[in-house]
Amino acid sequence: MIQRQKGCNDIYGREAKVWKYVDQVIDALMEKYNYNYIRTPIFEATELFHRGVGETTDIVTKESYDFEDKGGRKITLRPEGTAGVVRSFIENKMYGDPNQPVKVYYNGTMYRYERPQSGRDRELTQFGMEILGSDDPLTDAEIISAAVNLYKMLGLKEIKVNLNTLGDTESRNKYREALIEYFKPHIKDFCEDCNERLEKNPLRILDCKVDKDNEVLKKAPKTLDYLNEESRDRFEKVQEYLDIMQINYEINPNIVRGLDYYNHTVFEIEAKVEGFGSNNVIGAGGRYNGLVNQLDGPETPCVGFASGIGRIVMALELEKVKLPIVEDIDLFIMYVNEEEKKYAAYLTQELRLAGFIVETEYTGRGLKGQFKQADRLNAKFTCVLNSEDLNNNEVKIKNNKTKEEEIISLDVLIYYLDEMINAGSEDECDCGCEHDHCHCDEDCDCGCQDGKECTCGGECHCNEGKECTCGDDCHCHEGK
RNA sequence: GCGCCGUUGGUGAAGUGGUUAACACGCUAGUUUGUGGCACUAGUAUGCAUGAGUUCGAUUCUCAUACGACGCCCCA
Repeated sequence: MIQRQKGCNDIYGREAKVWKYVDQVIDALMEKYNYNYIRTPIFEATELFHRGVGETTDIVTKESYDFEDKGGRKITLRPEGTAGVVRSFIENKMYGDPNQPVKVYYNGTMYRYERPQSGRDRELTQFGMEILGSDDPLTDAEIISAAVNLYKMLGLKEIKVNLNTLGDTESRNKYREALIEYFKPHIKDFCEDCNERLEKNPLRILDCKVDKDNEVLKKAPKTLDYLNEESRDRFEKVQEYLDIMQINYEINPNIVRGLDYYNHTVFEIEAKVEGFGSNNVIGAGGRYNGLVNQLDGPETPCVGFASGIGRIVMALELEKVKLPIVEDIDLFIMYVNEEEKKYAAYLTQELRLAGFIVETEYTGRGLKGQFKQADRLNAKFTCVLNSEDLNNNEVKIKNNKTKEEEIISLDVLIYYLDEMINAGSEDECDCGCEHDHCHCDEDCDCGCQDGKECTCGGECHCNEGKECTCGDDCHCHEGK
């Protein structure tokens, strides 16, 4: 049997619906923030990543999917989204667009040649957003707020924003030297990895898991101490805007982004959920004012953010967030003989065109098996076609919830179903039982009043004055 | 790149160096129920990731490979 490639996943069934839902929420949110969707190629010239991300980093030297195509071109599967967006920004001269800054978002697969582990695959899907062409601290705050709002909208509650600044290039270099100076006398007491990190990337020592309790590390100089006045002012502005937007965050001086092009604002967003593996960062980003210029474009200040969809889905599952995913069908049409089957074919066609989710039998099951199938599909209504009824221009429709059966004239069938399904539906049962077909009488504890599934994520507290995180369909009383 | 553990049917899994690989769920058919959800009966892996080795004999032992899980490194 041919197996899938290491670190790649097939996403199907319910999980695929969750992914699709996440995508929809992203699109809806980005529309409100007025970001334009951008699609760039999955592979680019290897040089783009080498020059953009850094020649010596692990990312480029050992973790990328490099190959040569038949024309001898050096190609790399994109390991992240920003480089491609920046390349496109330059190549399409978006900096000349009168509509500045340029705000774009992407959502697609990325590739990195790594050993898979929890929350980390070789093929991953990332959503990301970028603002190119503004150095305003408000854009930093906007990116962070959009990220937080996305997670809230999806229904995630346990998230934490870690915020830091690296300052401008001058501040950053000064700080780097200070760190090396500071750690050098003590480095023998640190772990092997830290010894390697000292010259290569001293900032990462701050993030070391082995030495995190080392007193020397705790007293290490902070980035904030090495900021010049301009950088400090800038950082304060970002915080001020975040406060105004009522975005919660925590200053964490140990947040360091690995790549050279980052400066000023950097942040990571963690999912603080029980059961998450060691990779619990669901999104991260920062400012990269130097990158466009480094890739032969005009000096352009930018800020961006990226988030792994896989990790978001994992967080949604671990938090048991209730999602508005359609998992049941409106009507299952049953039949026994060929004549009825033909009518079933006709009726499914008609009703689907009328907007209903309709299924029928395809595997030759008997009536008993068809009823079972209807149950498995959570059919709201079932109907058994019967030649006699059809001759009378009628059909028997059974409400699978109330068990009531009615004989409906075919002329008014669509009207009847519309009435029953779209107006008269009830709240989903929320008793928590796992059975396909629950018979308990518990009421849904969702607070919304009109029968739609609340998207708040489990229990809707709209009536209690809590912050509403609902999407468009919620009719709770906060009026969002 | 490194480390640790794992891989048995549609699913969850038990299990053993030796003729029929437990049990449960699911599924299919039948009985019964005025057309299903209950109950009962029957069926449901020539097969234990792949390859090689040890052995009279391996799913069970050894090695290699692939894949999975978790962690390290690194993190876009």
